[in-house]
Amino acid sequence: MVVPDRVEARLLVVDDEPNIRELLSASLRMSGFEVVTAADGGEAVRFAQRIRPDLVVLDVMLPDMDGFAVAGRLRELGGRTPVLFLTARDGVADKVAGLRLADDYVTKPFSLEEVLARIRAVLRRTRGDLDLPSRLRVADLELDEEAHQVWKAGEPVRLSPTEFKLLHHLMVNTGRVLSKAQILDHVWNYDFGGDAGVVESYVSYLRRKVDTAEPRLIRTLRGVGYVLRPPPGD
Amino acid sequence: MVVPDRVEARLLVVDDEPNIRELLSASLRMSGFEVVTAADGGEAVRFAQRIRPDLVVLDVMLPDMDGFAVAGRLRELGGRTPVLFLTARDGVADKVAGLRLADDYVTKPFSLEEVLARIRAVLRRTRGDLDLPSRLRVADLELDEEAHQVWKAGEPVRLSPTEFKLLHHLMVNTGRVLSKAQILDHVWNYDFGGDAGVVESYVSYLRRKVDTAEPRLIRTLRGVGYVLRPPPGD
DNA sequence: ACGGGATCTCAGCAAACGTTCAGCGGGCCC
DNA sequence: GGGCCCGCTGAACGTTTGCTGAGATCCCGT
Repeated sequence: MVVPDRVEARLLVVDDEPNIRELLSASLRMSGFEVVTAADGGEAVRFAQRIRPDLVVLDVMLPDMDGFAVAGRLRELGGRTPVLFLTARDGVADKVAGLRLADDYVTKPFSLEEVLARIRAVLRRTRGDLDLPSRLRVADLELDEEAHQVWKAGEPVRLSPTEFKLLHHLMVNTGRVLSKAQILDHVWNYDFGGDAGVVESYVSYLRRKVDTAEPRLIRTLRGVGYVLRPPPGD
Repeated sequence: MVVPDRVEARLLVVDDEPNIRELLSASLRMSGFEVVTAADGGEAVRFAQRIRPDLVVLDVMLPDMDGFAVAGRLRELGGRTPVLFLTARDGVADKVAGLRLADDYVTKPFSLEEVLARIRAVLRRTRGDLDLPSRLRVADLELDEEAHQVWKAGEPVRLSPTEFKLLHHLMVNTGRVLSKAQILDHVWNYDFGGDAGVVESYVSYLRRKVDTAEPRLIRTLRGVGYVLRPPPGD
C-alpha cells in the first residue's frame, strides 16, 4: 500500500463507534497522517491539549458531550485548531445550530475519498499549505479539485460525481495498482452493500470519457486491479 | 473557499456570545483578515490599545458596558479606529444613538455576506483603499458593490437584495464550486432554519435575469453545487 | 387598511445518476 | 487449442436531484 515519505499532519479522530474510528485512523495513517483517536468528548479535549493536533475530525454525536461543545472547548483552549465535523445526513437541526463553528463537514455515511479531500482542503486553507496542490496532472489529463473540473487534452469533460471521485482516486494513486475492493472501500460510501461490479462499470464510463486514445492511461491488470499508468517520462 | 494571498487588515471582533464570535472570526480569517476577539468591553478597550486594529466589529449589547461606551473610549484614545456595530433588529433607538459613533452597522441576525460587504465598504472609505475593487466583472456581467447595481451586457438589471447577495457571492468565488449548504451559510442569515431549496429558487431567479444566453455562466454540478464559470478565454 | 414586492415552501416534472445484470469477447492455463 | 474465467459494455431499472411555476406569508410604505 501507500508508504508516505513524510508526515503530512497530526490529526485527532473523535468518534464513539469503534468501527468508524478504526476505518478512519487506518486509512488516514496510510495516507501519511499521524493519527490519535478518542472515543468521547472528554478524551478529545484532554488529548487535544496534550498533542496539539493540526486538525480534529469530530463526530457530532458523542456519548458525553456533543461535538459542538467539544469544538467550543477546543477554541477556548486558544489553539486555532480547525475542525472537520462528521454528521448524520438528516441532522438538519445540527447544521443550523453549530456547523458554522466548523471549518467544514462531511455527512455520514461518507466515502474515504470525501474525508481525505476535505481534510486536505481545510489544511490548505488554514496553513496556506501550497505543497498540497489542488490541481492534479497526469499526461494530458488535468483535474482541479476546487473547480471540480476535468480536462482531457485541454478540453473540458463532464463527469458525474462518482466518475469524478473515481478518477481523482486513480490520479492520486498514479502508478499504484488498486484492487477493485480497495477502490470500492475508498470511493464508495462505507455502507455500500453491492459488489465490485460497479467499479467495472465506472471504469468503463471513465475510459469512454477520458481515455479513448492510445496509449491507454487506465490499464487493467487481470486478477489484480487497475492502474493509472504515468506517461513514460515519469 | 477563498485562500487569501495577503492580510487585508487587522480586525477586533467584540461579542459576548461565543457562537457569534467564532462564526465571525472564522469566516473573516478565511476571507484574509487578521482577527482578534474580545468577549466584553473591558477586554475590547485593552486589546484595541495593544493591537491597534484597522476596524472594530462591536456588539451593542455587552455584559459590562454597552457598545457605545466602548466606542467612546476608543475615540478618546485618539486613534480614529472605525467601528461597525452589531445590533438587534428591533433596536431602533440604538441606531439613532449609536450612528454618531459608528461608521456603519449591521442588524442581527446578519448574513456573512452582509458583514463582509460592510467591512470592506468602511475600509474603503476610511483608508481610501483602492486595492479593494468595488466593481466585479465576469464575462459581460458587472456588479458594483457600492452602487449596489448590476449590469448585463451594459444594460442595468433590477435585482432583489437576496438575488444581489447571491450573485455577489458567486462572483467573488468565480471558478470555485459552492455547495448549496455553503451558499446558505454565507448568503442567508445565520438563524435561517429552512432547507437548501431556497438556494435553488434563487439560482433560478438569477438565471432568468442575468443568465439567459448561452454559454451559461451559472452552472449546476449535480450532487455538488454551483459554479460561476467564466468563458474559456479567462 | 390596503397593495406590492420580496421571501420561502411545495409539488410536479424532467433529466441525470447509480446500480444491476446478462451476453459477449478476449486472455490465460492446462 | 480448448475451455474457463475474468473483465467489458449496453440496456434497463428505480431512485435521486434539480428546475420551475404557483401559492402563502411577511414586511413595508402609502
